[in-house]
Amino acid sequence: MTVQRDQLNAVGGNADQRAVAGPDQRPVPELRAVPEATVARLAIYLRALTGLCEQETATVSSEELAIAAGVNSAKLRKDLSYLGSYGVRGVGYDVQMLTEQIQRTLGLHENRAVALIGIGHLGQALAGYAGFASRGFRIAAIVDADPSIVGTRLRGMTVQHIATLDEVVRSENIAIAVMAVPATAAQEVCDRLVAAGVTSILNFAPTVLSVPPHVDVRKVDLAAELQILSFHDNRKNSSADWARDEREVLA
Amino acid sequence: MTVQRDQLNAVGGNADQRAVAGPDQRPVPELRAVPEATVARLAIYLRALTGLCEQETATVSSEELAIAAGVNSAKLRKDLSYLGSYGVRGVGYDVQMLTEQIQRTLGLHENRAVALIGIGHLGQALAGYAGFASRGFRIAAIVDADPSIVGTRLRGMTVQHIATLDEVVRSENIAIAVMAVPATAAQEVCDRLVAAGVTSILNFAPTVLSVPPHVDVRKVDLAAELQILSFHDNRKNSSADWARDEREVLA
DNA sequence: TCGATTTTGTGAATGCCTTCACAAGAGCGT
DNA sequence: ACGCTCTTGTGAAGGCATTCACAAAATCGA
Repeated sequence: MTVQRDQLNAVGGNADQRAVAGPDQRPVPELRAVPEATVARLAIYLRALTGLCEQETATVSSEELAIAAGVNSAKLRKDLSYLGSYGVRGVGYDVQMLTEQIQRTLGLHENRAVALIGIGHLGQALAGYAGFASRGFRIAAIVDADPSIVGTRLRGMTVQHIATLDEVVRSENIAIAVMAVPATAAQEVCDRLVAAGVTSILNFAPTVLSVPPHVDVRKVDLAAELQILSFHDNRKNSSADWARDEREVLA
Repeated sequence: MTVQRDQLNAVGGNADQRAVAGPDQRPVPELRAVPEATVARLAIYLRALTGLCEQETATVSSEELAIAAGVNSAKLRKDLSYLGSYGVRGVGYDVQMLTEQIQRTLGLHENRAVALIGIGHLGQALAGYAGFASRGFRIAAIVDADPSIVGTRLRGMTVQHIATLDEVVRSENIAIAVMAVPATAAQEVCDRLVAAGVTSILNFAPTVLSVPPHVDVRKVDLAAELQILSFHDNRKNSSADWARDEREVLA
């Protein structure tokens, strides 16, 4: 009954496995304990790189790529330095090579199979989202609990019943699941997923999920996003009001 | 042509407006420069509180609420301390009062009108998402650029053409927009929104948006979320492989 | 009234992330 | 070969966030 990790601070133990020349000779140690904040940005860099790749740019400087990704160039360089030295001083980064390196780091070398659980409005929209396929993910199973939906076809796939989850997960070798189910059903569905062997969950239900420590959960809370925007908007307006009040008082 | 803010680090000037008894007597200074990380969690606490409210709990301790929200109790107490002292030592927090206080801080005292731009699969799903209404937001306008969709009705609202954006935004007093448009159209739509007076944008298109400094952008990148999960999953498996290799070498 | 118990609010310590600033490296023209 | 220019990679510094740990407050029972 462990609690959902706050932000995937993961990075298991503080094992400090650097590229020191230890007693054995690893082929490619390749990861210098990439920080969580960096991982989140690698995905953005990858998006920017594919954009550059399409317009056939061979190399890109940290400054250019940083602008395309909307970050500071120093930050970008430090981020990339965690993957190793893939840039050339005075020239920049090779777009092709950097793309592949990031993909390898993110574990996208092979197309990853994901399961989509819950075919309400949101689930249907996610099933049709082209961005998943184009960025390394294949929806390998669509699952729901409603008997009137199970068996129907959606995007060329047959909707499976959640009771068959174990079988589906194992046969398609699925490690990642996307949950778009009602909040009331979320924990139960989550438990089933974990029992079936899923180790990573993207949760759209507005609930905190309890999972064992080896399972990662990321949540997308749409209303929370709006509330955060609302806070800033409110602050902007209060300041404006203050300024107006000041003027009126002074007048 | 300024660049999208990285994470809404906002908090405008470092004006340091504490509750010191200055020359004038503000009615309720009430905000001690709430940190960004705290704002993001306030939304979660609010969700947990409404859950408690429904089961008619009058007061709640930081420990209980922390568990319900999936965070550390010390963190929760520090977060709440930014709003002022709304707890009672030895007792806990009054659920009703705390709920109202957080809502006020987030600017949810009045129902906020939002515009939804783009009625593809995702846009339609968002239009039907009950979570918006139940958590302080009213979809006051639905907008698209496709003439064959404009004029049709969706969820009791008529889809407006994007050319009428200015009028719609002004008449409904909209400050927040949700963009669910194709990446190729995102920057143009964004510019129109800003021109119409929108100051906060929730962007579902996988693009970096350029906005003037007074506009806040938050993005939801679904594929990026999966890629982050993929990274951790990949790391888990590599470690497992390492362990296996170790055993084989030792055998 | 007083001590025992509970729980908040918060200084202080720690750790993570970002930013700065620059030495070291790579190409290029002469 | 050499100096000039460009750009990376990274120590060091600074800032922000989390966690710790405890004094201060509040209630309760005797």
